[in-house]
Amino acid sequence: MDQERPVKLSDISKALNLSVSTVSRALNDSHEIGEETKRIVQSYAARVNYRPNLIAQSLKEMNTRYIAIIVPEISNSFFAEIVNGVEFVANNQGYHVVIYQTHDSTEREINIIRDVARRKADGLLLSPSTNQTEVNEVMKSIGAKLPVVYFDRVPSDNYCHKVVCDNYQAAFDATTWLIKQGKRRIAHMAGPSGISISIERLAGYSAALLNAGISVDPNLIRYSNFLAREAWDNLRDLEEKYQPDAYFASSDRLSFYCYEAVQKLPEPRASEVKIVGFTNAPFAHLLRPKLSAIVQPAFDMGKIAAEMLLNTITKKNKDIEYGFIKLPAVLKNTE
Amino acid sequence: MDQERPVKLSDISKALNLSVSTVSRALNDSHEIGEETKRIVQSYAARVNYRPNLIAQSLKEMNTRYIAIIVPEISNSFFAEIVNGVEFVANNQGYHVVIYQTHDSTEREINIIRDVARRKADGLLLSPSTNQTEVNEVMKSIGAKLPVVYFDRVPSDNYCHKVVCDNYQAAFDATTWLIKQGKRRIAHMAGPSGISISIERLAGYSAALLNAGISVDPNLIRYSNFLAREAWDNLRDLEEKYQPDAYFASSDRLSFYCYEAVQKLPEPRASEVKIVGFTNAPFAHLLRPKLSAIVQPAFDMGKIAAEMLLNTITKKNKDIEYGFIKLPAVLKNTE
DNA sequence: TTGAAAGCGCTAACAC
DNA sequence: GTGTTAGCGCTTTCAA
Repeated sequence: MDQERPVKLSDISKALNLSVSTVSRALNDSHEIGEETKRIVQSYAARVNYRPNLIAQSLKEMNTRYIAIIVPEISNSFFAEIVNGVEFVANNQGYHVVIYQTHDSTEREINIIRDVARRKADGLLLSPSTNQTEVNEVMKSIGAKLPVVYFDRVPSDNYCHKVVCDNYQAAFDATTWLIKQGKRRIAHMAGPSGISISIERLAGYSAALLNAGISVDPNLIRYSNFLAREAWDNLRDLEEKYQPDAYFASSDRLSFYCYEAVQKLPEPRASEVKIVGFTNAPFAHLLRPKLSAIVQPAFDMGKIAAEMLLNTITKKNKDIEYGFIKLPAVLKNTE
Repeated sequence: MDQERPVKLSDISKALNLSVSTVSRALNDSHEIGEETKRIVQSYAARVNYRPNLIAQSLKEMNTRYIAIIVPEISNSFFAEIVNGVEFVANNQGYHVVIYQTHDSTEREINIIRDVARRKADGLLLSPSTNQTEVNEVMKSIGAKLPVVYFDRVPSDNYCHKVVCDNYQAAFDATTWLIKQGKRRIAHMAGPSGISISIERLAGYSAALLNAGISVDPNLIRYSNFLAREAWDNLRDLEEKYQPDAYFASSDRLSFYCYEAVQKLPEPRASEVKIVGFTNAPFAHLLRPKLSAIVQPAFDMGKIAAEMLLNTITKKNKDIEYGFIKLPAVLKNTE
């Protein structure tokens, strides 16, 4: 049952009494090879199951024909859809996509970025879970030119490619909708402070409140990093001290934590408190009472990000024009 | 802003007036290099941001230090958890994990397997969405020895490594539980016929019915492949003609389709029909009425699969002992 | 303790 | 139309 050593060009060349280069060219369908020779070589190669060694090819050609995408968590539907969009575009252009996840660990993220660079991926799609300045350091230190497109969580400077959704507008709309439902004490469960999406979503939330003549109460704004405990502590504290009449949650996870916390409250609060949150979970609409959802155009974001990346990979030397694409999100399940 | 050409060993060797081999050895902390030389080389390398080219290294060493995992869909929590288990083990042993998804397309699956082989991944974890005989053909045709461990959906023969959960028992328990709830006309929404998990789950379901003196009605058993339409057609037909009083769903997706279909029925049926299904979705327990869940020990399955794979990678030439691990699943949300 | 050189599998410039 | 050869960046035997 042992599988034999993979056959390589020189095996074929020996067997057929041809030079390695002839075999290589024949297999690559080069025009400088006679039809007859091509036929012989190709059929022999097929017969012995020749498979080019992509490692060797990559070393020679200085490219690998794959791009990497690093996301915090693949099980998050938002990121899963992004990946699907990326694959859709990349595969069409003959690139493979390899997926890495950081689990929101800076250490893992840095490790992975380094690895991607050392393995000579042709490009990288990145949604940094990490402190932005740190990512910058890493990107500088990888000692190689690695085209990057950021998505979702993006750096603030303009010297990079970015794809995001309109977080400000989405947050504004969501909060405004809650206000129209008669809510006044709207809590905001925010993600980690300091990253782009948190800042923009908070801004949209605040603007909506002010716009409606409601003052922004800092007590109702809670930042949670990636640990469930923080979120739960925040939720418990809010309920004990402030009893918000609505929640605006800034991420998939926070949306569900909120929902679960509220469902555990005694009636009638459990069914009165309204929740709207960012989520792309495909089955969020099955929940009763409803979880209103801000749905991001994740698949399209992935497609666009991949297009930007492949563009910069292809026309390498051209002068770089940094792109910044912002797509609208939509509010759903508002009955 | 252009990043310079990556620095390589020969750059360092020139700058330091040492041979390439000395530099290589110094960086690899070889014992045959003087402490002083090591210090000089290492500090210089750090200063110029030297990063070894893993492509070259892989070509030379004939291994890549990464394993690939191919799953149908990363957004499926079951597979996401498996991946997490795999990463946990692999990273601890210095291996990277790259994730591919097939979207249940045979064509994509074959493409990816071929690519993994050509890129010389050190091993592969595979849950074939594909017809098993076809996978066998592909695995034979890749023309390279590629250690493989199957999980979840596995081949029937015994000449391979496999990790599964006890699908028969889980299906038996779930169906028995429904019977204990007083249900008699229990429909089974099965996955594609012919693959291991479908067969075992159907067997468990049938055994539970017979065990309770209920005959197995083929009209209540419906196979769906991966298209939503099939599932919906099956559900509509079942409701129109047979009005089951319970559903046993064989996959994550089918569980949620069932749930949604039942929720759309007029009361009191909507709240009387009970559903139990395979799902690892973390928020399934938030649904009301309940979706009872058969939860697989996905993280552990991933860990075990990775351990088996890394074992066979490491002790290469040793005689192969094929492993077959079966873990229990648990029934949850049964109030 | 260090250096020279071969070779991993492939491609392509340069001969013929 | 086909062969020779150099070289991608690295590790490692062998020699000094």
